[in-house]
Amino acid sequence: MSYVGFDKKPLAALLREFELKTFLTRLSLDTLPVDDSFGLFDENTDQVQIDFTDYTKIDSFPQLPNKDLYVILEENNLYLYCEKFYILPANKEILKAAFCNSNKKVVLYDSKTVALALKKHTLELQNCVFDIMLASYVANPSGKAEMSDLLIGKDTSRFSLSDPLQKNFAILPAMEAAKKELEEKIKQNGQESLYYDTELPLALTLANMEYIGFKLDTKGLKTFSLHLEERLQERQAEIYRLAGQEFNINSPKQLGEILFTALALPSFRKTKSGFSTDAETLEKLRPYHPIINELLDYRMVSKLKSTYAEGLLKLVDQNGRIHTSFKQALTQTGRLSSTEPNLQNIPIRQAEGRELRKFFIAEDENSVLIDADYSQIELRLLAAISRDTAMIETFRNGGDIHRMTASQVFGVPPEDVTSEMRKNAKAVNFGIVYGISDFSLAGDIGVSKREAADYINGYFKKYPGVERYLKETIEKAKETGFVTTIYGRRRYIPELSATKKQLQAFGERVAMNTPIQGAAADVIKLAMVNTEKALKRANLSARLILQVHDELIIEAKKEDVTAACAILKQEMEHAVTLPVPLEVDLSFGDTWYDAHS
DNA sequence: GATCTCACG
DNA sequence: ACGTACGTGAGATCC
Repeated sequence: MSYVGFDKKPLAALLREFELKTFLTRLSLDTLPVDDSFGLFDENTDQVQIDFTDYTKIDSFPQLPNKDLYVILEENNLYLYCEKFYILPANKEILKAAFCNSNKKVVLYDSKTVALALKKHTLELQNCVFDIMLASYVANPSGKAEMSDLLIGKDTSRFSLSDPLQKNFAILPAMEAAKKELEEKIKQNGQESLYYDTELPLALTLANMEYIGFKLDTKGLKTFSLHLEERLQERQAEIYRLAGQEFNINSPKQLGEILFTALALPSFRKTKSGFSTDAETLEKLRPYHPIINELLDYRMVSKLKSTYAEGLLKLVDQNGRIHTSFKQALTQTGRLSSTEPNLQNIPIRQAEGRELRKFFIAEDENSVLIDADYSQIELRLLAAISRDTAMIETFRNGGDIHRMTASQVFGVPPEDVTSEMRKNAKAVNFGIVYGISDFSLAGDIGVSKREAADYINGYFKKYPGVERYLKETIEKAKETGFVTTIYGRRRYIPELSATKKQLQAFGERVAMNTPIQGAAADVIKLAMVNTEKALKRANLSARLILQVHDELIIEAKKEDVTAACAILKQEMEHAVTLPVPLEVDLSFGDTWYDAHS
């Protein structure tokens, strides 16, 4: 077993470097020279030079757990430890021997980053059997899971932690200890399947997705951006005219002054530092002044331009593709997060923003995008987890859940449900998933607290299993201090034992929401791993390129569309077996806009 | 760095 | 009486 520790940035630097350098290719791990000292490879002389000056203090490195291979990556060097220390320049052969040899299992901290770095040099991570970062996350998602944390509580007196190399060596035995501890914890928690069958393989799937990226129509997006700029200028001029002065529209402070002091519009809400000027507030002010329309439009266009048009264009690579970075050990619920760019919040709800999706395109004219999203996965999971018979029946019968809920709560036949009734029922369904309270529901659908409470009571009367489940979940969470999904994901909720009532209430909502949101995350993650496996086995060109919580996107050659669609739907709908069916809506097209139903 | 705003599921 | 819907990330402003 090998242990590999490193910091991300140095790794990136390392891998950039080694493409430019002359490599040490004649050495393989099996033929490394054995020596009593540290060797520094000199590419000019093609010799390993001995340098005793810096690291002689840790020459007799004491507590390495076994005599196997250790690898440390730092700055421009790859440090190998094989009974003795060697400091060698980065080298593809060495990396290959270290990471692509299935006989030599390695333990990593952040395997996705290693896999991605290797991919950039046409190598595939093949021998990772344990990822300490992911193990720590599965055991407890609230930890920051920094590699340096591994050193906490460890005897590091022999090392100078300000020295990157010594710090890395100090981390090796700490990794060994952490692995042992986490292995045990995962076993005790009943999280072995979640960890070994889902999270660990998912890291490699995510590395592939990040590596492939999503093709953008950069030319079209630039044109779009110019149009937005024109529109922004028009709105700005009109806003200045209506305000009677120029000011910074992007400053909530200045805007508040204009609206509520200069124009003396009524103010309904305040923030910590002044007037509230968010869209909800402005919406109420619409009847009072024509400037409001302009402001709302300005805000929307400004968002589209700076966050999306410009934000995305900054990040396209030479091939016109953007590569998001998925964070697999961040959220408290088990979801992924997506950054630089965030591809999980590309506009869709409003027509103007949705246009952006026309610039997310397939590789070429012989390719298409396939988009598949789960229909109501959270409510289906709620039905399954709570075992509520009425809700299970609704889903088994394939009905419209919001309509059925409205029908049952308001006591009318499904065909007599009005759009208002359905809307309110939908809000209640959301409320249940988020951790319901009459106050919040009242605010959301604009009824009195009492009426909201009536809706909730009606809901629980029709779905008594749900009420019982939510109650029991909170109770158990208060006893144990945590909640779990049916697949073993766990979240500790210290807020439940807080003295402040507000914090406690938050803890209760979290206790209600996390098993549902988390189970949905578990399901789609497993579906991703299985989909990738199935696509590979079928030898298709299709490849996963994006996940948006309940949605997966594949890019495929046109000739493979039918087969890829079938695999995607099959793997998503049957990733798990539940008392309710999981349904997936699937469509494809040349752009993300077209591929979304 | 905190705050506000707004994009998504 | 109190007063928050759950989970995220990014850009702009301002201290």
